[in-house]
Amino acid sequence: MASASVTDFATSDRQQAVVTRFAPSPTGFLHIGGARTALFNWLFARHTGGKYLLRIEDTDRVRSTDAAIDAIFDGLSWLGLGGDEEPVFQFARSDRHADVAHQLLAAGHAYRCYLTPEELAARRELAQAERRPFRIDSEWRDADPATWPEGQSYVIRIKAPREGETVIDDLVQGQITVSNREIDDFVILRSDGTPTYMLAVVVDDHDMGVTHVIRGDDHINNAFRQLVVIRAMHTIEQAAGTGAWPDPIYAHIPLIHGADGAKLSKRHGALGVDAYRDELGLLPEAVFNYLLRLGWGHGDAEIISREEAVEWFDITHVNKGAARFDLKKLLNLNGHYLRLADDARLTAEVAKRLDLADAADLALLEKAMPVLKVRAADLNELADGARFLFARRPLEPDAKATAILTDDARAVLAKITARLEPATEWTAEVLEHSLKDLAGELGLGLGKLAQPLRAALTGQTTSPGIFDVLVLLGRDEALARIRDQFAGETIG
RNA sequence: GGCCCCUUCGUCUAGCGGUUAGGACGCGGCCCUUUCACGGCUGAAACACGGGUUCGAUUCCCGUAGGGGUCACCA
Repeated sequence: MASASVTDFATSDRQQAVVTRFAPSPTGFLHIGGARTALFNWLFARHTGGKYLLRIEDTDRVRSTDAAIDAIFDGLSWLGLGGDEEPVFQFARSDRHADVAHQLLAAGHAYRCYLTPEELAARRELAQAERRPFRIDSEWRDADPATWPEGQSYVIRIKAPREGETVIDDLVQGQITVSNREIDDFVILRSDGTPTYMLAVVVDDHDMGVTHVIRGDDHINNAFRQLVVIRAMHTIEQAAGTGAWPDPIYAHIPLIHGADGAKLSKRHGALGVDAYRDELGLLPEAVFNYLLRLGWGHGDAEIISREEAVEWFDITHVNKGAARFDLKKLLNLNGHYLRLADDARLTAEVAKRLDLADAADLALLEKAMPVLKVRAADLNELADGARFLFARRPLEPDAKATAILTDDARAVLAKITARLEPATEWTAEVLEHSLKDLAGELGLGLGKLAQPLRAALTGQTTSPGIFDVLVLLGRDEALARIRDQFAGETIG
């Protein structure tokens, strides 16, 4: 950098610096597909040393809610995908959008269209009835501005080219070509003077300096329409010598499909990332890793850290086809990260789920965490597995545990009690020795002792290693739980 | 229906003209083991189909079939 002059920086480096953005509309929670789009934008920016921005597309005033905005920010920050700068709120910029619409109008790249929604609907129906493709073909397109009626409701439509074709060199999809006949004169400013999405995106992307537009491939068709506005504004700016509106570089990433192969949507299996966190009990690093591997791979790598992801990510290697969402694999990945996770962190998560606040309880939970976390795939399972530690005597064994606690088993428990009671040291090693000795003396397998013991101590048939359980519970509690199972009974 | 895109094990993917088509999840078996897990080993499992191009196609091209996306004064 020492050799680069200030001018070099201003004219070349700065112009080439990558700027990406994630632009959700706050009409619902941040779903898994949106999260992945954010992830890919973030990764591309990080990988190239560029910037990653956020923009809330809240121009739909009736459907946008503050709750949704909060949910989106919340979800993004949980995944570590917050923007590099303060987010832009699109609605706050509608004056600017309208200005651009009027510039386009003044320069003859757009026109007032007085067609009513009803007329349009009628034409659309007619076209449908005649089984002919419908294209808006407004007679106002070439009307002399002098003939524009005043005091009548109108929209501003962009004048899309009618000849030729438009080509996009998409980083993911490759070259896509569309005949300009397919692009109609869409509305850029509504009759109430508010901008449409198609206008707003283009203006905001330009003003924010966005160089790379990475979004779902359901936007491919929009790219061609947006390019019409971009090129028209570029022409205007160039003529006036006021600047430039370069075409952004597009990367349309494939959508995520549900298990049935159809687009994941709010009403079709998509959950908010908050549900993945709160209801499914997943860890953000697992979701991050899983989303990364959906549509992209790096050799045989499965477990990929953030740092590796940033280093290896290559947008041009993202697959073109949609990927199906597989919860099983996500869960497996989550189990992996769970076992790696810090005990204190997991303790806090589980405490939340079990409503534990007492210091002694928390200490016990954390002490048990190493043996608890190896057998859980998510936070809910982890919490379930920890529950026995805090159960109140006398325990109520579940059905399977009850089945194990036969009279014979109770007799064994009595013998175990007699053997363990005198123990001076209550450690896993000592306990293991004495129980193995006892098993040998009784001519039984260790399992014959361990399963009844587990049932008595935890009320369940699965738990961490039985000696760990004994130690975790402590001598008094453990012996008391065992006695509870045969107390007051005549043992043969 | 028009337009656009896609197609490797059930699923996610590696492959970028010559491979015994690799890995992961899931599934089966074995080992470890007091249970459940973890871990290790192992097995079954894929290039949609048809034409080209080429000495040679999973890989390049064209069709067919199947799938997806999109066709608003929503974003």
